[in-house]
Amino acid sequence: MPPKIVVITGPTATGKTKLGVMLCLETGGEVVSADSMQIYAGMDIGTAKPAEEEKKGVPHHLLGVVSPFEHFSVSRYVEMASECIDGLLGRGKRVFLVGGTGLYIDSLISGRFFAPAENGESIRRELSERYDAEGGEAMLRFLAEKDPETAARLHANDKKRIVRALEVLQLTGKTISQHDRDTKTMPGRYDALKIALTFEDRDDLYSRIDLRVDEMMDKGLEAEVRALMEKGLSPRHTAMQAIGYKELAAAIEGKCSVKEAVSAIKQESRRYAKRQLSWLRRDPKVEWIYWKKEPDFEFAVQRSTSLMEKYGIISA
RNA sequence: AGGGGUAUAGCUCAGCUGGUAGAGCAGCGGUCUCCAAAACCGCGUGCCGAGGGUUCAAGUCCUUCUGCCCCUG
Repeated sequence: MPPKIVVITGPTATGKTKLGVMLCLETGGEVVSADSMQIYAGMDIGTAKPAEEEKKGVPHHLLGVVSPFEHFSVSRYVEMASECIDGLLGRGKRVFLVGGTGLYIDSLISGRFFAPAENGESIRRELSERYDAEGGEAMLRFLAEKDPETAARLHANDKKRIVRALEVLQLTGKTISQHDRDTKTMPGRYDALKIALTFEDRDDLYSRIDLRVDEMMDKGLEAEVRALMEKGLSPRHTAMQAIGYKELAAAIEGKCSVKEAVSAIKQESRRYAKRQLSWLRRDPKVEWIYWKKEPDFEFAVQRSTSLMEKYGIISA
């Protein structure tokens, strides 16, 4: 049986960080982050990375450990996180995986591995250029000759996945659908109790998001973005995909006003939250905690600990 | 107060000479195994301001009222 861990997830701005810390204090444990943007160093305000005083002395792992100039991806996350978690478990620590990046969480606990990717990325760039030149329909037809299964479930506009499928084919000689089948049967890496936070009413979630974006601006998000840009961070870096950063970068470059950027950040955050919900909803194993108007952390701690008892993570 | 204009989806607006309405944005739903805070796909959500009239048929024409805008005083 794989080791047990607790996952605290949910859409952005629902209080994952706070609940994680409270549970660590209550039941003993350490936090491992599952956030694709908090992993970068120097991106603190916009990613809502917990400050020291929020951590309340609880050790947090995988926060700000990667340079935003580095090329980072899911597979590296899984590598780093599994090593980190196994180390903690080996020392008898309870692990709370806290974060909102669904793909990172699921990839980590599933135990599956990724088909190889090429480091230099010349194959991918070549395929991408070919896609642009020949068009999606042609590329999809080309993929269908080799891997009809994957081609059938992809849309011609889905450049990213078509390119990836062809990349895997070229690199390994095997189809990505075959790889999926081979890895899907692998045993899970962890036995996870997934707890997801959200608001009962979507509007409450959205006003929470709006409020938090305003708070980020008050804390100096613009200066943070400016500093990163001065160091050379640009849209070609993955870290610059972060909501809050790309919009303010546009404002700093004079492409729009700061006010326009702020409302774009709010809107993008709301859409992001929606996608996070859509990711989580399809997972029947998720235990949901619904906030009414305001988060009720006392209740959430109670509910979480009783779930942990039920799952045999702590004894009653 | 008088004259003119306008009122259609959450917002901005289309809807020619009458045939129960459609775009963009917003919104909603979904997909997802290496850029995932990414990328991709799908869906009009409407007492056409209210009442009355003409007509087989009214968003469209007439009329009254109401709201908003502009001009004159």
